[in-house]
Amino acid sequence: MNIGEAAKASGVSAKMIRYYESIGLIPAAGRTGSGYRVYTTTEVQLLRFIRRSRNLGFPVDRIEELLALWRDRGRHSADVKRLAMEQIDGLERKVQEMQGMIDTLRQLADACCGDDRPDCPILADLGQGDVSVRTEIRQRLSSAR
Amino acid sequence: MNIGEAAKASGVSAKMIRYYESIGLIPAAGRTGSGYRVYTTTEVQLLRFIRRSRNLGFPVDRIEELLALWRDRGRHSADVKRLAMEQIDGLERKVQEMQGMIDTLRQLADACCGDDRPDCPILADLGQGDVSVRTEIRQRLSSAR
DNA sequence: TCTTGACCTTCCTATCATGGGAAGCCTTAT
DNA sequence: ATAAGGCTTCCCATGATAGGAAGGTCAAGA
Repeated sequence: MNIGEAAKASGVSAKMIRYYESIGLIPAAGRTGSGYRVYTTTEVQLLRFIRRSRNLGFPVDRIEELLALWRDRGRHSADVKRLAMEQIDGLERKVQEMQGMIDTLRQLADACCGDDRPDCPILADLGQGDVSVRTEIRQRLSSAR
Repeated sequence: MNIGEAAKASGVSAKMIRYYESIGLIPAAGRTGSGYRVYTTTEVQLLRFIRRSRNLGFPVDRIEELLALWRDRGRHSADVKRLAMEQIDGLERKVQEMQGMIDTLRQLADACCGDDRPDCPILADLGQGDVSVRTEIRQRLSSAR
């Protein structure tokens, strides 16, 4: 199997396969006499493992750890689970951060009538003093009550 | 005000101020005779606007549009609102994507007992065939019912 | 056998926003 | 005068991915 076929079979682009090889995530593939990379089904399976891990948001250095555990028959499933839980935590932190942005933006957008007049609480908010956007909104909301 | 003071006053690092200048997001600052950048309170306000927009996740090219509207006294607030709504949409798409990862990971982690034995449904799932992780889980769940 | 098109190779570039660091100049306080 | 600390520019790195150029290779059809 050459790199294009391995790419199709694994769902990892040829570019990325070469990249993973260059950073040592996967071992260097065999070569034909003319220099083409050659892949076996075992290596395609490895690539699929990587693709799936990437789909779950694992960064490459975590995938390295996952692979080490995958290959280790004496692994403790606790170690795998820990990696998964850490990944969940990291994703949740990012989600919360973005959710905060969304909440703020929604409040600002709700306050903006969105017509052809120039008055806009969104710009007013972005353009003003020291207070952070979110604190500012909290203050405005509580003083409105 | 030199760049360090402007950085403290705006919450934007000196590095980033120079960067924003280099990409044309902000006009080139004035200079002292010896070449130091000089900032006025107006420019610090501009930097604050940028910092706040960044805190809401706007990419630099969107901030350029926001700034153009900020400066335009004849703007339509609808245009500002549209930018905000697009930003909300983009953030929500990312949140949903990550939420999908979290859901999958949680199901896998729940199925892993996390002890010192090597058997691990997480690795089993990552290491297996063609089916996508999420489809796979859906199938496993429905066949378990 | 020759040609052609599709594939492979390496190497360079870019993304996006940010930080680190080096070498050298400037300013300010002692 | 000297030392510390801030400023300048320039280069490099991040993380994962894609684009592209220049050149070699393979396979199918004329």
